[in-house]
Amino acid sequence: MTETRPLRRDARDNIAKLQAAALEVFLAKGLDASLDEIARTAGVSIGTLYNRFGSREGLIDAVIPEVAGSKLLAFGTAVLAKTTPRERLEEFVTGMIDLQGEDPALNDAILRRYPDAVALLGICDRSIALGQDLVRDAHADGSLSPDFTEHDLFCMLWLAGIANRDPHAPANWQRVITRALDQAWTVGAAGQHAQTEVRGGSREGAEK
Amino acid sequence: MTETRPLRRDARDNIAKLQAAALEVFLAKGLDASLDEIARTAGVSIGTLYNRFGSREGLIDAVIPEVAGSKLLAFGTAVLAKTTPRERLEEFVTGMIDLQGEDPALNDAILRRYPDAVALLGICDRSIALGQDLVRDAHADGSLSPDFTEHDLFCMLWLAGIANRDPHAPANWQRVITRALDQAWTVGAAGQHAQTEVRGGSREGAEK
DNA sequence: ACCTAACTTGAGTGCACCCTCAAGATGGAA
DNA sequence: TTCCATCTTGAGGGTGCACTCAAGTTAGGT
Repeated sequence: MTETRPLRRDARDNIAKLQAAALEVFLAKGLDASLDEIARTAGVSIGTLYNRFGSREGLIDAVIPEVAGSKLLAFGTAVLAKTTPRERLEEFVTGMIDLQGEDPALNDAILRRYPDAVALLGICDRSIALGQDLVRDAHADGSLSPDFTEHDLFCMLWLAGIANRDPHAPANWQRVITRALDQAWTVGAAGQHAQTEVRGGSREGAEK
Repeated sequence: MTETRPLRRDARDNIAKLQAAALEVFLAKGLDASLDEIARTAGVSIGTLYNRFGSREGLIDAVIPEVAGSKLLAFGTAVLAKTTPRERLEEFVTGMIDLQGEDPALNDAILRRYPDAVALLGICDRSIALGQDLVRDAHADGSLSPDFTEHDLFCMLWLAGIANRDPHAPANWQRVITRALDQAWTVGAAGQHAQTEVRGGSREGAEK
């Protein structure tokens, strides 16, 4: 506990400006956006950014966990509102893929690109843990084949993550990933649910 | 047709040294390897590399199409040796994923990262076209669901490509992709073939 | 042995990013 | 109003890549 005297007004203002700018730029371009650009957007020098946040990770942790956390919390309750384990898991997968597609910052968080942003990491872990609970529920329930593992779920989200990061992604790559889940249900005629529900951003393609 | 006088001996030697070095480095690190490193490996200055090949794409096209072409040709005949459309397509998918995993240069080629390397592009296109023929055959045959499209196959290879490029890939992400094919066969109890056959390089994981 | 067109060289330019720190500006207590 | 601890600034140093071009070297014809 070090004695922390209050910040000067200009310092607090600059922190606020930097946080606003960081939020805007990170959400638009992902967590590896240029810090110079963030400082410029905030109307503050790059030196001030480092004075206040120390590093990129510091800035990330000061800004992203809150928005990502509330998004993921709302998402979690929506998922749990579904009635069957299968519906919940399907909703989780398609929903996460959509969220990652809409939000490059969340996407980078799930890819663990900045492992020193510990606050953010914790939040992502909680969300992934929720998904893995759903896998276990679906196993217990008998609806999900045991050879679809919790790790497989992680791989699906990771694949979606790296796919989102490529500006030349072909259209509708999401189908490949969601099909992998469709394949794993024990009942026949695997769900059209997941396949058709991907609402996300699909970029135009480098397709032929 | 410009009158092309023979090259001087030192020039020809340097071309050979550069090609050998480029092959080595490209195969090890992918087509975006540092050109300085290639020149250094060849024992030649970076200026000479540019004198002789003009650009990265020029060097790629002078070196990769031959090896990639013969690999893919052999692969193609191996695939066609399988008896059923289903076996052929499964072999194609798992085999391509393996090849891409072993060979970063081929992987980059399939991702079309250097669209100006026209010779290489042509070769990759032929291979992808083979896969798409196999999809059509499996459709005609009735064994593959019509909602698995040729484009879906392209997406599978593309996903494998970007996954291969990430040094922090989790273990066994390949299963997610091959499962997407398993899902699409019209007969029940979808193939253990594809799932268990991925022989490739699976890196250790960022898994927990 | 000489000569020159062909060739090689590598320091240099440019770019984009990260991060630092000496010098200057300013909030706010006294 | 004074004054200094706090804060901001932005040029500058470092990295790592692509690409160029004036100056120097050499193959190989005569």
